[in-house]
Amino acid sequence: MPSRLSRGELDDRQDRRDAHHRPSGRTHRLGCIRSRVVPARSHYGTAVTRVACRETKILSRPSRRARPAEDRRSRVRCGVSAADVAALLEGCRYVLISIGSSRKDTLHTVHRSDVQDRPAFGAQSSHVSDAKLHLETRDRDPIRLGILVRYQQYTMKQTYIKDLKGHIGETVTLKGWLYNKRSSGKLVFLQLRDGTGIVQCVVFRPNSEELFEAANSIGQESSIIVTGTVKEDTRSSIGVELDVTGLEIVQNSHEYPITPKEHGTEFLMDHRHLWIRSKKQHAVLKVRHSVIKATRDFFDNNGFTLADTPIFTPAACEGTTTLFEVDYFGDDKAYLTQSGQLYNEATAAAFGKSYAFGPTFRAEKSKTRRHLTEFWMVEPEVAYASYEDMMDLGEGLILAIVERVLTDRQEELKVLERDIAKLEAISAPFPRLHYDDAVNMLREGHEKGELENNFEWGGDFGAADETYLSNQFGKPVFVHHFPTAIKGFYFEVDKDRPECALGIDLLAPEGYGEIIGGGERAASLEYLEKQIEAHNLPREAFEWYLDLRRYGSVPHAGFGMGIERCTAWMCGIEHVRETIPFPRMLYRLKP
RNA sequence: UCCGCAGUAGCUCAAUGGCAGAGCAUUCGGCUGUUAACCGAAGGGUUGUAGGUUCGAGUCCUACCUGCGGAGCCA
Repeated sequence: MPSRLSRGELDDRQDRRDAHHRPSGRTHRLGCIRSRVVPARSHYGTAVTRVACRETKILSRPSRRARPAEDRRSRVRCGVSAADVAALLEGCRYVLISIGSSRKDTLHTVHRSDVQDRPAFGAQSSHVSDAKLHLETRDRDPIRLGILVRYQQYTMKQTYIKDLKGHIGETVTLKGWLYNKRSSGKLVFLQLRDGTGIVQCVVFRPNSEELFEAANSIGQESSIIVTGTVKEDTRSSIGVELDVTGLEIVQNSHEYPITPKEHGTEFLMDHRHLWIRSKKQHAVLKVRHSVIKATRDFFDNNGFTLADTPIFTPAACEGTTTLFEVDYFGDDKAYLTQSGQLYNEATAAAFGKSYAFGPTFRAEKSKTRRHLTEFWMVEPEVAYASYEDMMDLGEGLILAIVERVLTDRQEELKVLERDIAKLEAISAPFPRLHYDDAVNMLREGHEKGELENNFEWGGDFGAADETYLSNQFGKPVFVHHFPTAIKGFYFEVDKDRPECALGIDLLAPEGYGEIIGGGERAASLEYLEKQIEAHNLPREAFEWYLDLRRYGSVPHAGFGMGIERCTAWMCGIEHVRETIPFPRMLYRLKP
């Protein structure tokens, strides 16, 4: 595919860039290059275009055949000679390298160490004509990255729909999929989706008969590349639309299963791989992304070290719940983790404040809107901390998440028709309820006839109880001092009331249930030994855990927060199954 | 595991025990501003499976399968 920029334009851009961005350090990672070369609003693809387009011609005929190194300073693989590289580097300090047909590769395979040991990159497919290079060093300039040469089709002046408002009057090329189509005798309206938004593209018949027919021929979810002029239009929900001047059909799709009409959950879940393209699901997953981002930022910015815990574990964390059993090379059984907590206690003793973030597995046969068999959990653990510290920490985390979602995901919340006032009402401090008081409250609720069940001290809350409690406040509420008998073996107990454990739960409002569970861990070796025996747990499996009490035991505490429940609450949606890209539930393992 | 509900065209759903239907999707035709576009036409069915009752079963009965909701357990 020929470059759409003229040679002169490319040279100009190249020169401008080189004049302003000279190398200064010894090592250059992609991040440095991007920040130097690329204007702030640009996507990496733009950088690729600018850096590499002019080299496209030099390297226009990539080959699968790896050529041998011709000198030690510039080793090249995959169809590019050292002379080509020398020419490429002439007047060009940086080159980016892309590999393969996936944009993900473009992003990640940049540092030399990432690239070096791979076999030659076979990059030829029907729509790719990249060459892959592999550079080590040249002259005194410490160019250490392999770089990417051109990905014309996916990097040429790519504009994203979310940025269109800044391009009014300009001609842009959008790459995406056909979300929906409407047509009349002289007009075709293409709703184009590119992952960042949806924009209406208008094809007017008298402008081009050929274009009109092409536009009329494509089916829902066809992949298309549309060129056109950005026009302000008050009829559009995003304020702009596109007057189409060019249309390239990458793949024409027919009989897309998910129509714009209603569908049932089972059907949609069977087509989950396609369903995530639709507006609402897209919005939910964007909110999930922000929940995760806020969570990670919160811990990273508060001195926590990420120390992930194993997914294969030798034994139950809390013997009671059901585990997925996995054959581990025949002789051994392994179990998929249901919590990283015990390991977090080890990492907290190493880092002071640590957290784990990863998938968790529960083989419970739960069929409710709050359950998945595979879900993601973030679990902080802090040395020298009490259960009260954990309530402070959990409160801070939730506030950070709510704030981030409200700031970054306004559009998505609108799509989801979320009552934003309910999220805006979330503010510190969250009420903190002793279990005794919670029980009293539930019993009062029963007397008033608002709760069917008359709650007895000593039990765990049911879904109705949790909802009732959180409805009394309109914001998340902590409950602490749960009965020791219903909690895990590792909980610290209240010295004055040993029947109460220093556990905390955070109940989300609006019936979303428990989103945080945790507490203070028992610090005494003797107590834990007794507990392990009392809970009928295999002592050998916990020897390493007991070591944490033998060598520098300290009071410490932590909790786990369920990403999906939190996301469901933020989105105001009924069921957690829509808050994860590919849910795993009782009776659902596909797709 | 237990309790309740459902299964009919690709999808969403109708059909007193009496001819198997509609909307969307698909294909074709029409329309200069549609936005779940609209108008016209066509194709599309082993009514979840297996038995039973009946002159006759999508409809009633039994078992099974699948899914949904809830309980328990949990984040």
